[in-house]
Amino acid sequence: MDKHDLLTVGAVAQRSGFAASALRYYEAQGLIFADRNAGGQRRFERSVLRRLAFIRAAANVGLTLEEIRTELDMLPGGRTPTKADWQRITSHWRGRLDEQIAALEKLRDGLDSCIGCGCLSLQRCSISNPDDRAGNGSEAEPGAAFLPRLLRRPQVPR
Amino acid sequence: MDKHDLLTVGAVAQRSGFAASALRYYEAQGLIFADRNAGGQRRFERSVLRRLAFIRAAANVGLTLEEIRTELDMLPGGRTPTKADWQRITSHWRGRLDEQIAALEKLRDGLDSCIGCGCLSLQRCSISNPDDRAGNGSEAEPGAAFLPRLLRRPQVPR
DNA sequence: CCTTGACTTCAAGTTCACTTCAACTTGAAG
DNA sequence: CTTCAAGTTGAAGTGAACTTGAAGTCAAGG
Repeated sequence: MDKHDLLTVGAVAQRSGFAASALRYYEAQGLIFADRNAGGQRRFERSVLRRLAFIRAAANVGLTLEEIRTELDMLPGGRTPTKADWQRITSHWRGRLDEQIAALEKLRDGLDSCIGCGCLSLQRCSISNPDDRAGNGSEAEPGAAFLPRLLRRPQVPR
Repeated sequence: MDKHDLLTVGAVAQRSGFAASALRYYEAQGLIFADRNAGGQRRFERSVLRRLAFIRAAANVGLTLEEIRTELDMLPGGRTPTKADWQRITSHWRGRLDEQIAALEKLRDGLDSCIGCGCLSLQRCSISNPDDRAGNGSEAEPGAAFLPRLLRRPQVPR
């Protein structure tokens, strides 16, 4: 009863925690691959679970699907990442995580130093203006946004 | 030459760093308020700048506009936050930030402990499954998502 | 053979936070 | 008075990451 151990979308969905629709979407986007059986239904190899774990990890780190696809494409032959691949890729992520953490800590510390001050001044408050960019009447970068881009990436396309 | 010191959208945009279109949007959403002059143009009181600083800070912390509006509505009479308001609100944010930071650190540390292991197993790898929830064949929470909801909120509506 | 549930495709819808557009009006300077 | 930047509205568009719906096909149990 083992046809080289292939999995249906439903099975992959259940085992990975992704919705079946998400899996189809990922396949359409070229992030994962599936064979088809006689009737045209998807049959996934088990390695797709590993790939999905990779995708989830990358998404957790804040990569877009496009970035993830690029990263996956850099693995020659679509193979499961080797030790070396993994090291290269995660060192990249590590920097990203460190930046995110630093940005959040800056925000938090600004919060601490501001509790009770009630100022919330556009110019001086480190929470509303974490980068301490000027915005005082006269000149300032025109339309400068004070947001740390790292956080809330989905916002602020400009 | 001072009509109680009212500001046009353009002026507010320049001083706050928000685009004029964003200001109109915020007004439509009830996050900020404006009087109108004889010709129907918006005239903002200067206190709007403080309110906008608040909005930006809240957005930095990761609140949605809806949540921000709720928070602002809890300030009686639409007043500028007092020391007490500010303390209550920021203590709320602080928890949020602490959670976000903790989640990221967990991810990062998992990354460290995983560099070189090459496993990336759905069940065991702390990067792809930071909460260490089971997902092993037999039972598991059906369709459980392993993502820390805190991160990447924009994704995963489910 | 029949039913049922899982699967298929493709198009369109959803959410968030805005931005852009078209068509028009207002206000300040010269 | 002319000019033109800056303002107004409502509707529609954007992008990411999916989800939902419609209309139909496939697979397994009884």
